[in-house]
This record gives sequence, C-alpha cells and structure tokens, in this order.
Amino acid sequence: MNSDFLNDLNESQREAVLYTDGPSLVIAGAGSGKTRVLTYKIAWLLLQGLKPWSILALTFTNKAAKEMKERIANLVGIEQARYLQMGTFHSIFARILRANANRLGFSSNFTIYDQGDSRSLIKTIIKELELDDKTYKHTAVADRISLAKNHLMLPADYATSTVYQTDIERKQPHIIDIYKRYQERCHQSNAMDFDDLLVNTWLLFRNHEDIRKKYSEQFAFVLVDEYQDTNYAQQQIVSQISEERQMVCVVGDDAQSIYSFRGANIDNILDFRKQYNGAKLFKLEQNYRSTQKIVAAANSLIRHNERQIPKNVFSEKDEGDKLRWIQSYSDREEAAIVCKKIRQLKLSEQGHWSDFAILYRTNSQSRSFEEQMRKDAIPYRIYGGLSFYQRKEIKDIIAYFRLVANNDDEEAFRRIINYPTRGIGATTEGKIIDSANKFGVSLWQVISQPQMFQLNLSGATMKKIESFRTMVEEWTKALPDADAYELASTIYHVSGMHADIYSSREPEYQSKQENIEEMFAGLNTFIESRREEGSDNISLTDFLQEVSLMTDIDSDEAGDDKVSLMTIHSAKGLEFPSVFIVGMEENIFPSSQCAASARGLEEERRLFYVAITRAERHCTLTSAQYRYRYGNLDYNRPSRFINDIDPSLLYIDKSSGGIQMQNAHPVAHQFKADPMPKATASRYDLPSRFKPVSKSNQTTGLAKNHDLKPGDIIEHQRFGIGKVIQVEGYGENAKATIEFTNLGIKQLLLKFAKYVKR
DNA sequence: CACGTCACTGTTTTT
DNA sequence: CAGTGACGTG
Repeated sequence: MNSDFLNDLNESQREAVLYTDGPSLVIAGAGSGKTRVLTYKIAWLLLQGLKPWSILALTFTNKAAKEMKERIANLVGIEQARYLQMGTFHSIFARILRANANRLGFSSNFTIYDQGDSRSLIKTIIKELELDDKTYKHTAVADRISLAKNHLMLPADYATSTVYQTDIERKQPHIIDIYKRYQERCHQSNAMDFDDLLVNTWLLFRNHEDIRKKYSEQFAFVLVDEYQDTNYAQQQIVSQISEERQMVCVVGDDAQSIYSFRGANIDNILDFRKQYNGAKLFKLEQNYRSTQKIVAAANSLIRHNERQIPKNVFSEKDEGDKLRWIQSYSDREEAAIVCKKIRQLKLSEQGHWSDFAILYRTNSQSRSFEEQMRKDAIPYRIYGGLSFYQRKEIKDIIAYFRLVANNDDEEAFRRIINYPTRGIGATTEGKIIDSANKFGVSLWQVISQPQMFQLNLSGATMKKIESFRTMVEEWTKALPDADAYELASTIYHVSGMHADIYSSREPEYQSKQENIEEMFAGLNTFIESRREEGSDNISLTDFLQEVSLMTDIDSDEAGDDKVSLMTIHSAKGLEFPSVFIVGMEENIFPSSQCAASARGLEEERRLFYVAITRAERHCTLTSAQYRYRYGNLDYNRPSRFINDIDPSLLYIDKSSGGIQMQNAHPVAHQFKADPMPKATASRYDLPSRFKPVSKSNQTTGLAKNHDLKPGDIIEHQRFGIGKVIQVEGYGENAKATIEFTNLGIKQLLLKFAKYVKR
C-alpha cells in the first residue's frame, strides 16, 4: 500500500486526514465526503504503522460500521481491515463488558434488554410499588431513567440532582424508587439495557483503573463518527479511553444534530475544543451531492439558528433549480400532486422510481401516500414502522433462546413461562415473583429451589413448572456444543411454539409463520457467513448477541426500483436525486411540542436542513391546508420554515392546485402492486433483516425469479416433497401455497424458500 | 384462561 | 382513525 490514495482528496479533506498530532474536530457539512475522510484517515494511520487493533472507530449504526469497514478493506486489504476495532458504541462496549463482566457483578452471558423489555419491567415495578399508573406512565418513566443514565446519573446521584427536584415539582417523587428497583432487577436478571451498556462501561473504567489503562493503551487512536449525536456518557467514555494520549478525531456536523430526544447533546460537538484543549478544527465545506441552489437554500435556512459552528458550505455542481413549494387543499390532494410530480419528473429526467424519496415528520403521514401510490400503481417502499424484532412471534422465540442462554433473564422468563399455554397462570406467576422479590433472587432461582424460596403451590402446578424447568435446563446444557440451527429448531418445536403458530390458517398466523421462517433463514445466513469468515463463534449465544444489537435499518434492500417513503430522521445519511418534503405545516413541522422551546425549534430547523440536503437535484416542499389527524379534520397554516428560505431560491408553484383526483395513467397497469390486505400492508414491504446471501441461496434453489406454477412438484430442503397449489405476489413478495406430503399445506415466501423443482 | 368490549391516547427513535 | 391496554364475562 502506498499513499497514492491521498490524491482522491480535496485540500481540506487531505489536511483532516493527515493531521495526527493530537485531538481534532472535523466539521463535515452535508455531502462533503465525511465517510471518505474517516476511512482514508484510518488507512493513513495504518500506513503510519499503527496496528489495526489499536484503532478504535465508533459509529452509531451497524450499517455505517459495515460500510466503512468495506471501504477500508478496499484501500488496505481485508487482512488489516478485519482487525480494526470498528463498530457501534453499543456493540464495542458490549464486547468489553462481556470480557470483564465479573468485575461488575455480572456474568459474561448477560442479556441485553431492548426498549420493550425495559418498559415492561418498569411497568411491573410501577405495579409492585402500587403507584398510580396515570401519574407514572411507564413510557415516560422509562424516558426519564434513560435520560438519567445518558447523563451517568446513578440512582444515588439522582436523589441529589435537579432532576429529582423537577420530579417533585411534577408530583412524581417516586421515579427514583422505580429507578433503584429497576437497576436491582436488571442485576438479578443478569441483564443490561442499552443505556447500561454505556453506564457500565463508564463504571468499569472508573472503578477499575487497571482495565481502563489496558484499553487506553490498546486504543492508540480513537475516531468517532456522527459526533453531534453523542450523549454525555459516550463523550465521557471516549475521554476515559483517550485520557493519556488525547489521540481523538471526531467527525460530525452540528447542523445535523437531530437526536436530542434520545439524549444526544449538541454541546459535545460545539464545545469539543474546550474539552480538548488545543484541538485542531477542520472544516469540510464543499458539498459534492447537491446543486448550488439546493445548498444555498439549505444555508439560508440554517442561518436562522443561533447556536452553530460557522461554516460556508458550497457546491460546484450545476446551479440547478430552485426549491419548489406547492400548497394543496387536503392531505389527499397533497399525495395526488406528489405522485403526479414524481411521474412527470421520472419521465423528463428519464430516471428510476428509486430516485425519489418522500420525507415526512411523523410515520403516520405515510398513509395518504401509500393509498395514492397504490392507486397510481407506483412501486414504493416504506421504511420504519414496527421492526422485525419487535414482532410478537419473533420476540417470543428469541425469549426462548435468551432464557436458555441466561436462565436468570426475568423478561424472557415471564414472556414464555405460559406461552404456549401450559397452565401456569397469572396467580402462579405472581407467587414466583413475590418469592423472588422477597429473597432478592431471580425467578429461575425460585423455581429451581422452590422450598428454599418458600414457593407455595399445588402439586399439579408444581409439576407443570417442574417440566418447564427441565425442558429449559436441557437446552441450556446442550447450548455450548449444539449446532445453533438444530437447537433453535428443537426449541421451536418442543416448546410447542410451532404447533401454536400452525394452529390456524388465518392471515395473521400465516404472517407469523413467515416471520419465523425468516428468522430461521437469518440464523442460517448468520452461521454461514461466520463460517465463511472463518469464525467459530456460531453458537446460538453468538447469534443472540448479534441480534440484540441489530435493527431493521441495518439491512437495506437497495436495488429495488421503488420510491422510498420515510421519516426525515431515518433519511439521515441517505441521498436521492429528487426529494419531496411533505406536510410543511405548523404543528406538524415544526411539531407543536418542539416549537415551544428555542432549543426544540432549532432542532426542528436542523431536521428540515437534513431533509433539504438529502436532495441532489430536485427538492419539492408541500403543505396541505386541511388534513385528517386522529380522526378529525384539522386546519394548519404553512410552516414558518418556508419563510426561513431565501425567497429568491424558492419557486412557488401554483399550477398543481386542484388537480383531478381521478388521474388515469395509461402505463399504470405495468406496475400493478399486490393487492395487499390492509392489516399486513407494510409488513411485506419491510426490509428483511437477513436477506440470505445470494450465493448460498442460489445453490439449493433460487429465490428471485421463481418459475413455479400450480401443479409443479418441488423438493424443499427441510419440508420434503410438495405440490404447488397456488403462487401469488411478485419478486420479493412472491409466495406459494404448497401441499407437502408429510406436513400438509404450508405457505412459503419464495425469497427464502430453499427448494428444487422436480 | 381465552376472548370480547370499552376507553384512551396519540413525535421523532441510530442501540 | 387505529392500535393498545385494562377489565369483565363465558
């Protein structure tokens, strides 16, 4: 490797890459090649002789980490890239915590509680403390606890903080009690929530200097992506790790800080140079993404914010078109206009559907567009909504895996102790919990030694519990050596989950079946790809660890020619030739609650800035006068943000008002979308987390362009011989109804089915 | 213990 | 409107 790659950089990028004398802050305007700077900097560090494992690069999403790793591999080769310490804050810290769990009184197989788990635990605690669930709403309490943790405030600190004073003023003095008890329960369950992964890492380093030292010596250089979105805890941990050498490079854009509601603190980036004295500042100001007018319009908007690092983002691309603003009468008309514009633009630009994105403030706004696009036969894909891992059936099967891997996991225990029903009802469950609380042990310990923990139950109930316990125990014993897929499959069947899910042919159940299939397909892919990488970590436990820190956004099925519909938040980091920012109305964008405070309003404005800067060539804003919200018709004035844009860069389009709703399009039938049942409409369109690697799939069967028709005989890898009864849907969504000789009728999502034609 | 009915309550959400 | 959760009945 030589340093030729540096020629790909512009001057400011190169300066940022080459500086390795101390801490630095890289302010990367939208579209200015931020990822390029990060990856090249890492390559440069390697070239300087740094060992890959001594470079720590922290990102916010798995996707960003993966992308960066791939790009670095292209520069320096996979051999070096493989050993880079690169990943999300949470996954890197989880690894550190597993290695040192005993120091904190956890064991290394601890469970990671997701948001659902922690909320559910908080809910039970509120009940146990006999607090009024109207004053103490579990979601609000959870947010409050999360906020405390993001500020590294332990229950003990909480009592002396101003937060506690606020609680008292709000007549919620018991949040601290819930917090305390919540932490105890997590500990008893050998579980950490997402925030604990940060808090506990910080604690580990604070209380065990030898460990902190070890890591700070290992990580000779620390890089942080999206620094504007870090919270206090993350900032502190970075500081713990880099204390001695101060070799930190953080990259971000204060103008794109939009996650304060998750604890992100914009001051981290604004005050970075105060925290790291003498830190060097680099600004990447050339935007390579958008036309000049789009960049200028975005600049004119963000100028209205007080708190920011001054910068001059510019573009040398075409001048381009002004932003366009269209007002419509209603939300339905808004959707119709947008669809019409998309068609026109696609034609005039000779583009693809995937060149277009519709961005909105809230998920619920997707509805009118969905309806209209289905009517107009425009292919689309909605991002967001209920994620794969939040679906009940997936959470259930994962809960089994979790309990097997960590018997003390209370949330997993409670989820499945009586699912599928095995005659262990609420009363019994209550008694187990009481005993556990009384003795300060986990639920599992109570059922393991019922007499010791004074569990008083009838002989019949005891027997049921006993058999549940033995069942799980056996799996736990098998865990270390078992083939993950085999074990998972055993659990699925022996637990009775399989029978339950196949007990009906209702669409609801079919969708569950498909989702579980998909999970198993994912498990398979996981094992295969780990094997390909030469890793032995392919047990069910390894799968669990991977899965607990994964989200839907991480897999994207780009390549599909579809219009993207998503919230502005989830559009961050993406770009599209044409962007429609819809619902530009007061009370929606800016949302009424955020607009109440100056800080909140500035964040909304940054959100709008993010939205505009997603556009490469065309950016259209729309406002509707009337829209349905919560079942009634609301009137809203146009968003104040419209006025924030330099009028010379905004074209007010009046031509489209009052378009005819019954727009017949001659080409429409070509793209006819599936008539989807409404309950599952977006479900089939969701990203499949683990899209099987085409390689492995192609060998056994095929997925994309299936050639099945009714009457065909197939042999399925697991289900055996079957006859095709019916095929429906297209491409990604194609599924077949197949009658298997041994198993009866099943529905298969062909995307995942492994079979050969006979 | 399963299922039906009623009241309630609505941002954004990288892990 | 629609999804959720609490509660009561078979």
